[in-house]
Amino acid sequence: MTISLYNTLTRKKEVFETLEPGVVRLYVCGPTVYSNAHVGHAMSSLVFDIMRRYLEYRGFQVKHVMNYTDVDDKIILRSLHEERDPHELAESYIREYEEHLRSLNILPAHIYPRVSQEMGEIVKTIQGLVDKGYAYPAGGDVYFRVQKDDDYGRLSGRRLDDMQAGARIDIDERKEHPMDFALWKAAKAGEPFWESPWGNGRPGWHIECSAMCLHHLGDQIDIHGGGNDLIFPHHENEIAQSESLTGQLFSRYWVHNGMMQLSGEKMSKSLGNLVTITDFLSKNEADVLRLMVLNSSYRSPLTFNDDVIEAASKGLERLRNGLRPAFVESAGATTEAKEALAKQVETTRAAYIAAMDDDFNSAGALGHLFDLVRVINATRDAGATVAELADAQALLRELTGVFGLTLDKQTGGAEAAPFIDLLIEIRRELRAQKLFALTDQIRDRLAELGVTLEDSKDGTTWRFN
RNA sequence: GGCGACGUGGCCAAGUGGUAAGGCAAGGGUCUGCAAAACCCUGACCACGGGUUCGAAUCCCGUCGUCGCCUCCA
Repeated sequence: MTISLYNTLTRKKEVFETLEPGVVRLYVCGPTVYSNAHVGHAMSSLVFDIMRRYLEYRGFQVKHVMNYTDVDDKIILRSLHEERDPHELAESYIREYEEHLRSLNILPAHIYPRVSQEMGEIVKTIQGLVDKGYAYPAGGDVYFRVQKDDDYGRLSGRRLDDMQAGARIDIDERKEHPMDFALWKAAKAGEPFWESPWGNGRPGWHIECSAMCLHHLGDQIDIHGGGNDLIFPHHENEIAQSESLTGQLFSRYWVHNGMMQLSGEKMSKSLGNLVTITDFLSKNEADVLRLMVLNSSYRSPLTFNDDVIEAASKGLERLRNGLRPAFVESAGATTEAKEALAKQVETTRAAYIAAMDDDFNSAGALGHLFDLVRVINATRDAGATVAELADAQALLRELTGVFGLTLDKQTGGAEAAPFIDLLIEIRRELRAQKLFALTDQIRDRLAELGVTLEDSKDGTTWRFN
């Protein structure tokens, strides 16, 4: 069984083979930290978190690097506007994003490089490109020479000639070609700067990722990821820079997530149509967003609206219901019911893996988990005991865990369970005597304590709420 | 204008040659002291028009529409 994934570079699904057996070098472009992150950023982090978790589930060791761009025009602009130190401003948004990553249950990357802390590497990278003739200094700036790069444009499918026709490119006398892009920008008065062989200044937008990726993961990596709005120019330029420098293929697979759509268009800082992560999490639990992401293809635009949030929220409850214990009174299910469940366990695992192996088809895999839930519930209704549901529920826990969902909201259930069962037992006697005031009191008081009881013809079940 | 993606039941969304997963919503039923949940049943001429094929949602061409990139962007 092999994993396949869609490679933007070739525009088709390819069999996934790593440079080093069993090891995945993964670099994901993180946010530019100049304002509050929104759920679109969260989507991207979730997409790659799900991929990483699955690759690890399939036995790979994943070396995960995500950068923060903390030196940038917008940060400088904003710091001037707010009269704050740019480093301090960036730092505060980085801390906020780190907090979001924890809230969203995203596995920490192994390294979070920042532009401000990698200046030596960045300057070294630029110098290397200048030495090889792929870049040229011009009045304190340094530009990449696109005409020297034979296959410039191959990621985004553009030709230099086409792009010139677009006429949206600034004419800059200092550039040899209009598409040449800045590797180093000379500092203007009042701007933060770093020293370099070309004078004081700061890096251009794209060179940081090349430098940091080469530094932390080596000349060649397996997966380079980010939002599909980064394909051009950011990733195109990263390829140009990195491959011109090393003479080797930079990343084997380029993986891009689709954009979060709010009222029919891309959610983005510049458009102003956004829902911040803080906003979202104040009204919904983190798994709701994760389930929204899981329920569609990572490459497609993700519809964000109240209906979708509601559906994800309900779907999450449904998954949780699958983990409810058997009815306390149950004596055991029929052989047929138990066999049906065992068979479902078998097919679910296989189907889940087959779906996820196919370019991380999480929506398909999720569908199989819902199938499993339905059969678990039916088997519980049929009188299965806790032990008889155990395997199926363990699988449900395992596979939702691979998705990064946290269905068991409260721990400590193990200690409380016998006492709750005892209360249910007593309450059953009270119900038989039709002492409903007392039975309702028990149910209400338990609800206040965080335990929901639910009666059915087959008995009473409970869950933490 | 250039490059690319997409258009599947009320909503979201899998499926990319053999006759349509799943979730939410809706209706009916079972169960039921109440509440809640669960289970069963009900629904798609796969944007439109051509073509290829024994057979297409799935491949090809065209039309319409939506979205992304081409400027900062996850």
